[in-house]
Amino acid sequence: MARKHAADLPLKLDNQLCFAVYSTAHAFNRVYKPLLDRLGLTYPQYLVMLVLWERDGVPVKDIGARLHLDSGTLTPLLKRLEAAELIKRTRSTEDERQVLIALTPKGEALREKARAVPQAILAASACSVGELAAMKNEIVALRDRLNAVVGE
Amino acid sequence: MARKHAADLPLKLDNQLCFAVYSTAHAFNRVYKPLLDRLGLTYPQYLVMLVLWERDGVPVKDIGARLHLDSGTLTPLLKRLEAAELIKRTRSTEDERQVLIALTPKGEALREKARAVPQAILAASACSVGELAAMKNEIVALRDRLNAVVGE
DNA sequence: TTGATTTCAATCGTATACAATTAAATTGCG
DNA sequence: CGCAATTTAATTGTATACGATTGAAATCAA
Repeated sequence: MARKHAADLPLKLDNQLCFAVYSTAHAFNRVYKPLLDRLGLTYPQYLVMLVLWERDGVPVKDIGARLHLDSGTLTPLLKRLEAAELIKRTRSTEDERQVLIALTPKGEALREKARAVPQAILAASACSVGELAAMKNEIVALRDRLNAVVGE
Repeated sequence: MARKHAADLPLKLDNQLCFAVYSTAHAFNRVYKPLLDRLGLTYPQYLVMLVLWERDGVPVKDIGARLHLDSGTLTPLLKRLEAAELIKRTRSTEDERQVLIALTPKGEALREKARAVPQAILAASACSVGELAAMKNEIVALRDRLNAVVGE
C-alpha cells in the first residue's frame, strides 16, 4: 500500500495535451456554430468551402489531402453541399475515376458573407493576431511530428 | 478589379488556428488509435475511463461536465462500455434522476494496461515534458477564453 | 497488349457529437 | 402543502469520422 500517486499523474486527464487539444477543438466549434449557421454550413463544410475558395475545380482526393479526410467522410458531405447548390460534382473526362468539385455562383457568392467569420473568431479568442499565429505555428509543428510518426 | 489579395488572407485555411487545432486533434487520434485498439477502447471511451480512474461512482452529468459532452453522446457510449463489462450503470437511490457510473473489476484492471499509453504519446510528440506542459497551458487558456465567450 | 496492381470515389458499418424533445424526479416558491 | 420550474438521462434526427470493401478506371510490368 501507500503507493505514491506519481505513477498516476500521466493518466490524469488535466495533464494530457491531447485532451486540451480535443476540448479546444470543441470550444472552437461552439464559437463557430452561430456564425456558420448564418452561412448554412457546418464546420467541416466550411473547411471544404475554404479549400474551394482558394482553388476551384479540384478532385475529391485533393480536398481530402488538404483536410485529412477520406472519401467516406467527403462523399456524403459534398453531396449535401451540392444539394445546397453551393458546388457542382462532375466526373473528370480525362480521368474518369476522379470527381471534380467546382463552385456554383451561389458558392462563389457565399465567400463574401464568410469574410465576417475569421474576424469574429479573432475577437472571441481574445488574442492578438501575432499571438494566434505563434500558437498556430507551435500546434502545426506538433501535428506534423505526430503525423510523421504514423507515417504521414 | 485588381483588388489586393490581402482581404483573402484571413480566409486562407493555413492561416486559421482553428484548423490547426482541428487537424492536430485528428493527428492525435491517429496516434492513439493503435494504442487504444489494444485496450479495446475508442478515444472518447478512453477519456471516460480516465475520468473514472480518477474518481469512481460519479453521475453521467459529472462526466459530461468534465469532458464537455452531453447525454446524447454519453448514454450510448456508456452503454457500450457496460456491454464491454468495464463499467456498471445504476440509478442512484437518493436521486432517481441520476445514473451512477462505477468501474467493474475489469475496468479497474484496465488501468494498468493504460499506463503505457501516455508514454507512447509523449514519445510520438517528440517533445520534452516541459514543452508539452507549456503548450497545454497555452491551449487550455485559449479554450477557456473561447468558452467564456459562448457563456461557459 | 494483356494481366496484375494501383488509384479513386462510393458504399457500408460502427462510433462519436450535438440540438431538440421527452419523461421522470426533485426543488423551490408562494 | 401544491404546483411550477428545473434537473437529469434517454431518445430522435442530422452530420461528421474512419476502417473496410467494392467497382470502375488507369497504370505498370512482363
